[in-house]
Amino acid sequence: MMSESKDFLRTIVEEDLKSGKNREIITRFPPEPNGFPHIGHAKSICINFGIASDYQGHCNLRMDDTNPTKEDTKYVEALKDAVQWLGFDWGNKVYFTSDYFPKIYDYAKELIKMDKAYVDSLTEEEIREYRGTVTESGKRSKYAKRTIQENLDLFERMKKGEFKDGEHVLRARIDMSAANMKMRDPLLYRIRHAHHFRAGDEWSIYPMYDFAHCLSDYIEGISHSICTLEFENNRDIYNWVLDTLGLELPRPYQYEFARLNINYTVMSKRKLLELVNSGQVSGWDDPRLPTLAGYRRRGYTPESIVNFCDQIGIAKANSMVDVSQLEFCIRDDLNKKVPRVLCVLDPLKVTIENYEGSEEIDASYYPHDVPKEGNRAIPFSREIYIESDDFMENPPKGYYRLTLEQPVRLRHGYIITCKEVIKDADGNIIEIKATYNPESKSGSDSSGIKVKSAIQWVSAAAAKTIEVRLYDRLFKDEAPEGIEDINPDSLQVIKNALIEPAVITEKPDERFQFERQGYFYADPIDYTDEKPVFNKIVGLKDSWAKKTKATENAPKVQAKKVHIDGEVTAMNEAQKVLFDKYTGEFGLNSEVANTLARDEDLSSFYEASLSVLNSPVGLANIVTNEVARELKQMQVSELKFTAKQIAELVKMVDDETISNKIAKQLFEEMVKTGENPTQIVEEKGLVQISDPAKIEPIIDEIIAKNPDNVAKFKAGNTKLLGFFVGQALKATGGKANPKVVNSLVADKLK
RNA sequence: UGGGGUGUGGCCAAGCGGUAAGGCACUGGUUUUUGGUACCAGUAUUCAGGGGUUCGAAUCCCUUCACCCCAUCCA
Repeated sequence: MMSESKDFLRTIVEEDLKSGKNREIITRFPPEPNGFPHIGHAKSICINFGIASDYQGHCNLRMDDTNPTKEDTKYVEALKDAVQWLGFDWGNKVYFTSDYFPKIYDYAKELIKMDKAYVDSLTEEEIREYRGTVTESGKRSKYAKRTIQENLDLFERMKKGEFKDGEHVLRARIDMSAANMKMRDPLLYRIRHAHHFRAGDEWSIYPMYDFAHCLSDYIEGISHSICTLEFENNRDIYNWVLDTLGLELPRPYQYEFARLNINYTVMSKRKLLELVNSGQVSGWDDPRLPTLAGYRRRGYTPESIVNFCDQIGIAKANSMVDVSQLEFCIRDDLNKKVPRVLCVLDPLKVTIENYEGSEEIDASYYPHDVPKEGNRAIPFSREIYIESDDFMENPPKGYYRLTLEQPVRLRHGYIITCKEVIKDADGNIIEIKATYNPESKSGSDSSGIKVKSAIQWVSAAAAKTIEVRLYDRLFKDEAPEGIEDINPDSLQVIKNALIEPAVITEKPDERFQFERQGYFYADPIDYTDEKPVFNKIVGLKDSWAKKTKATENAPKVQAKKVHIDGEVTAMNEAQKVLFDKYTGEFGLNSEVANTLARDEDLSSFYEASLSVLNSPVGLANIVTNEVARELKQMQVSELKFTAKQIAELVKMVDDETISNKIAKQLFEEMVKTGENPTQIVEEKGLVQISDPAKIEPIIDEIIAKNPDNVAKFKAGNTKLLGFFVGQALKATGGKANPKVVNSLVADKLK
């Protein structure tokens, strides 16, 4: 299950289970079948199916198919496929919003009968105008005055198909001047004479998302309706519909999380579509795309994607995850699963002059640290190929591979030494003449030669030619806008790579690690026995490349963001008078005086308490800091405690009956119950302990129990003072006088 | 500009008044016949900025700033 810390959604779910709000957790994954699923969908799938399974509930796969002009059955297949591929189970059926059209229609009639919905006949442009803007309120359509009977009749005829598209719509009667634009009489139904891929031609009206979604959730008994952040404003409609209809509890509630963004790619359906349609990529399953079909074709495993989704967490902050996180996940998964084989991408011929004949070398498919069995024979002969990069005439410092002076081991084979470099007319190296040491064979090496590395190679005679497709990030920009940011080198095709024969003849797997290079996948579509094709899934980490390019990646000194301070709104005359009185007469600091003076509720509460107890500073502090918090959430009249009680509380602090810490606890209590603070103190015995003699033994005990922290403290970690004070306070139930504890602890640890 | 959200290292992200979790990335080191893996170590005197309350603030209060979403008969 999950690791130590829960995300906010699981926290909510657990609370709801605990409080009895829900007995069962039912979620849903509700895509619109109008595009191919991408890794952002995977995140949503993992959240919805993951939460359901964590709490022994279930998750419905539901197609949100309310717009007949955009949706298609091929997308529902792709969506089903994606969920299944990721390893989740949607039970025995796929749900469709279109199956609920009759019920949703009935609910609409309910609303009309309650006079909470009306048929509007404004044009599209008029509706837009009437809606107003974010700063100006809108105005209601004249058609909103129609009678219930008229509305019922019109709605019925809309359904029957008596009107043309756009002639009428059904709207909720909410509030045309709502600050939330979504609540300005949202549309519930529109006329659409279109063929629906499932419902056929039965309907000529279709419900809007805001109306259909909450009802579909309700119909299915969803407990937690989890969607992305852009629907936050729609939550009000969601609640309005369910509440107004007075539906039986439990009903679903909506929660939102931030959608996934990954750098160097795009995630919106629109931009993805643009890439496919413009031919920038080969199709929806192009391995460079963040579509699930793309990752799958590239060779990513579902496990790696699910793991990635788990790792990135769930929160509400818009963020952009680094691709390296995804790359880590696929490497991590494949590392423990796939066979290692030898492949040469850019071959350089090596003739081993002192070798005659041929032999087969037995080699394991897996390295010592991967607990899997399996091996194959690698043919070896006089003529072999190595990677061009693995030989250098003038190597830089730290180069471990073959050079004129430096021998190298052929992986699983012998150590060779370079004798001669053959070049063409242009000076390009075309062949190496080398010798091998017969005593150096891997596993039975008695040569005593030390080499710095082992390189991949293939026998010239036995190697198979394969096509290898190397993929790089699709965009050169971290946050690409569009096609203009495309990386022109995102695809490199190597037609004549050479691979050891067992990979082709034995087919031990579909995914391989080509040693020292990366993970590769036999392309599920283009691969044939005559012409094998492999896709590069991801490269191995390459600390050599990193070193050689260190200068490029190293310096990125970021300028600290300059912070601009805005202007504070000026106080009006009355506020100024108060402010002067507070700072002058009462001796409050300007910040507290400022807060009080600007808020009428606060200042009158303050003055009321002040008339009971003459402790201007103490009262001001608690009113500004504690009472203010409560007043953010409710009216003065709703407060359970009174100004007089606050005065009582402050009095006890003033005469040191209680500490500030206890005062806060008391305040919390008063907020909830409205009980008198003196009474609570009496009942619970919260009088502060200031006698050092009583506190000392407690501190001694804590010091004895935490020798590590004592040592750290004495070594200079003074932050730990808080730890000791905290422990002491905890031990006394908060009653110890923190000032006394503080000085005592400081003393003892000196 | 009205409303709704969000700001914690290079990138994600815990934390909700008492020692700034964890992962990725990065830097050293050990192991290694993959410059891989694994393992060990290092990396935030500080939580968007500024004030305030408190013995003690990333957490509470005030204030400023930045970014995202909302004016589709899309979802």
